[in-house]
Amino acid sequence: MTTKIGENKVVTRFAPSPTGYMHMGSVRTALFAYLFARNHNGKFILRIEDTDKERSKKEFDQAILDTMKWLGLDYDEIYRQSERGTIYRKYIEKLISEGKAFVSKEEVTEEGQRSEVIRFKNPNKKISFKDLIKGDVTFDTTELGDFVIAKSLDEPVFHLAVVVDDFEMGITHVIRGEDHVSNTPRHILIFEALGAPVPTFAHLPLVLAPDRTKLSKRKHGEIVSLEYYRKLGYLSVSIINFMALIGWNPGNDKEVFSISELIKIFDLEKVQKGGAIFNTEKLNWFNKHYIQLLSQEEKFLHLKELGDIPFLNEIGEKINLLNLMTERISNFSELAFSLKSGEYDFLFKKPEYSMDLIFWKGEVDVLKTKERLINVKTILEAVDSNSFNKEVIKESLWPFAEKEGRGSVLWPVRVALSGKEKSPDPFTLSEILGKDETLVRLVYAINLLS
RNA sequence: GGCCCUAUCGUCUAAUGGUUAGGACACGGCCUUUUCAAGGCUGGAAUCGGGGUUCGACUCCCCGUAGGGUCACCA
Repeated sequence: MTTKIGENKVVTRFAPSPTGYMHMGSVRTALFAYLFARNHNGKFILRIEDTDKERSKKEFDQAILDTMKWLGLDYDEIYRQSERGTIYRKYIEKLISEGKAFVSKEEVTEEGQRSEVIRFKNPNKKISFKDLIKGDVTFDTTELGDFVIAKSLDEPVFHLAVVVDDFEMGITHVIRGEDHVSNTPRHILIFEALGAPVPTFAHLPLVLAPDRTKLSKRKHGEIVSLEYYRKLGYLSVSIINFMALIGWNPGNDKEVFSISELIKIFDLEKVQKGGAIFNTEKLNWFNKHYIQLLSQEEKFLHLKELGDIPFLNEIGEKINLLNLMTERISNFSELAFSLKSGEYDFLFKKPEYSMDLIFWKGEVDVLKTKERLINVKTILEAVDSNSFNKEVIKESLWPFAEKEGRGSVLWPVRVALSGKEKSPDPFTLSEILGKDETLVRLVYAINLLS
């Protein structure tokens, strides 16, 4: 499926409707349409389908734009169906004048229902198409009846607007969710009535919730929207990499991909036929991986974005704290949470702890422990403040720790510095705290034992 | 219910007639380690069922079964 010289340029589109925040399913659809277009050196169009005036909202329109930008899915053209009324009207009139559509008088049974709509004159035939993912699909369109294509000359319905736009915009490949397969015969009928070339279809398997049903806001809540993960401090690169692997694979064991690598190797033929569950565990793994690749400055920016973080200024001044703090997080909100719950308070202020914690494995020997801490203090005092880093600190403390028993020496030191049962190692802590503060905390612990 | 689609470890998936059915996430164990992690090694874990076709089926065909999608004057 490579683009040959002289072959028409590939044109794809992503066509969301601005009726809510962007859905993970839409993200995946957008990504695949984008990757396909870029892989073929083609054009990628963003088309906002806002013909439903009741449900379309400007804020969601903006949210779509923001999301596309955040994800890095750049488009070549953008259209809004609400601005294309005259175009649709032209085609509706054409269909009516050719007898392919007609104004239909309706019996009004519900509120808001029109007494007059425009229906497509269904030729009632079998429609077959070759779907790039599903293969050959055949439908009998008889059961569709003369379906509605517009509420009035100026109010086209989805089916008409989509087909007119795909035609006018020269879309060569319609890449969309599987929930649209059953709409496809309708669309093909309209393409034919218009005398327009029928594009190639590729219906993507659905992105499923853990209960194996289509992701839906009503049923599954906020976990369906990209916004949720973005606010949690996930990186766009993680989302892209993770979503690319839902329903698609490169055909080998490689799993970590940048977007430009994806563009190079993306192929619709490797798209899965069945739906796939959106599993956050793997997203966490990807995000952890990508966080490790960030510089401390970048990490700081991500943390800052979450807003209202304790000690943000202090962290900004001692940016090297970030590598330590991001060692085990899957997303930045986990770090924000740790910070808020005081897990890292000891880095910024004197720790408070009960004396019992300082004894190694129940080795409750006040005199011994005190003596060891005094020794440690003496050793550290001798270390030059200019080379007070963890390597040097470890080197100078190690012989004593070996002699006395590592745990017996290092555990009390670590507690004296952190006041915590769990924390980074004492060498790292000393370096971060600096020589002066390290000594102050050791003295505090020594006095506690007096 | 009609129509359409799908079916490999718990999850994402590889293997397009011949593999001890591979990888990743998650999980277990071991090692390392002053703690918690990380890291290294390692283990368990799958072809929905039944018929065919074939020397040989995860792979092709049929029938079941299960799951999903869709049946708007929403997109």
